[in-house]
Amino acid sequence: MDGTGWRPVKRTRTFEDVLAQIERRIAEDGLTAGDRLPAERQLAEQLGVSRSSVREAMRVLETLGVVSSQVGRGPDAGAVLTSRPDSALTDLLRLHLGLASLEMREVIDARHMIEQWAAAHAAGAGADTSALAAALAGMDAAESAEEFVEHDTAFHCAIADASGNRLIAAIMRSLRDSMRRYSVEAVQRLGDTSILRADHVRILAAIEDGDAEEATRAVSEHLAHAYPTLFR
Amino acid sequence: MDGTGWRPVKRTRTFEDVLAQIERRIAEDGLTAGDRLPAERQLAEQLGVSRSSVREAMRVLETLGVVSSQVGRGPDAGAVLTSRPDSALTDLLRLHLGLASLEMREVIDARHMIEQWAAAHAAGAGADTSALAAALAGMDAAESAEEFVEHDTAFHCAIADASGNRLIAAIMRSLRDSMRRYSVEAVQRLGDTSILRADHVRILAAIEDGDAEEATRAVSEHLAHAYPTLFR
DNA sequence: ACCACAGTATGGTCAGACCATACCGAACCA
DNA sequence: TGGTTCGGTATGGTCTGACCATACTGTGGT
Repeated sequence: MDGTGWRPVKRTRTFEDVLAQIERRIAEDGLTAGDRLPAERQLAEQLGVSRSSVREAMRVLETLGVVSSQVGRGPDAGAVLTSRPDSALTDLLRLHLGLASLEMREVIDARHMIEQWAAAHAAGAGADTSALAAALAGMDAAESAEEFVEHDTAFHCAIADASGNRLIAAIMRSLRDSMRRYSVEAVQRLGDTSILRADHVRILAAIEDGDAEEATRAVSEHLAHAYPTLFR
Repeated sequence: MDGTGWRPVKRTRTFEDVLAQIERRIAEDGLTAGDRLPAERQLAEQLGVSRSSVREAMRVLETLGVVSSQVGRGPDAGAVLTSRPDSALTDLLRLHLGLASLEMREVIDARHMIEQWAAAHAAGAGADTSALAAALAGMDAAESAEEFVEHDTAFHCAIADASGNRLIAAIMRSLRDSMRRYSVEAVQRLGDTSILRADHVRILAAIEDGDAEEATRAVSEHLAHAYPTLFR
């Protein structure tokens, strides 16, 4: 004890204050996607900080998919509140995969979990399956592994969308995006995609029939086909 | 068409270039958590940009839980690579909940999905359950809803940890953190926590027995008890 | 062997400038 | 009246250079 009054260890950087203020305003004023934040210079003056600090806060909000900055003038310029958690999650996963703080196996397990959940709930929700059918057609027409994976991703993301849960759909999209390269290699290794095509048809049918259990089974077997080396 | 050769729509901001360069170096040099990045001024000179741009890139990396900045001097000062996706995910969820671009229902559904998966895999993995038992004891000793929720969170996060998947554990932790207030209110509304305590004992027993199916069932019923208004 | 103190590298912050962009509006022409 | 052109201006993007607080490093004295 030094008895000098002393202050607790935590120092707050200016941009963190700015972040907190902006978050408070969002909550208090009930701002939502589409609304505009004050200009950087204006915000700096209001909060009594430099523009640099405001900019760093903006960069954080942008990274989290909460605002989107546009230069120029007019109603669409400046920092506009958005709702894009997808790219933030994708960046996060990609970087942590690069850092080796996550392994591909963990990503694929997470994907397995989500796909089963989403397929079951999409089946239960009696969702619109036109996007699924379109993705199927895209896969049939694909002439390269890249193209196939692109439509395959669309297919599986459409299932997540159909589940009605935007958070889970966002996670799904990010998982797929971050493992894009890996998926392409897996398809190339596989060579023949006819088994995957048949799986997709079976999944789609189960969802259209509203058969959640069959959808879960179909997804599980599909993933085992797509990544045979990862399953016993 | 202007026929002038034309420039592609995308302008790249300087800090995005810096980000890409840093990410490339991480990949090429095989950097992992604990390694240090060059100092801001040095990086700025190396890349031929201003320190502001480097700082904005750092802010992004920090937001994504990839680096951690320390002032001062010595081996621990500067930007050190870390591996903390948790806080990034938590911030992301909290802000998007505040923006009303996500609803609590979606968060709880996601939690439901993860908890079932984690319990089943923890049971299958024959994991160490000492952390679970400690959290149980903490709940028994809790004298307020806040305290109860704190140990309850620890219990459920320990299950996710025991599943062995760091990504899913990180998501779990973030989900719990972002719905902390909501959980406290739910416990207060509930009043009596004896049912929840019994559920926890049942979950723990199932995991120790290695009975994945029973663990899944137990978790599912537990969540129905904890949030009765959200389940039919 | 220990300690006090100056040196120094680090991130944190600020002020002020300039640029590119894109809208706004007035002046100008048809 | 109607359209067009062009300067004004608010916006984010970038840079420079300065100063501060922090925390280690090394030196020199005891």
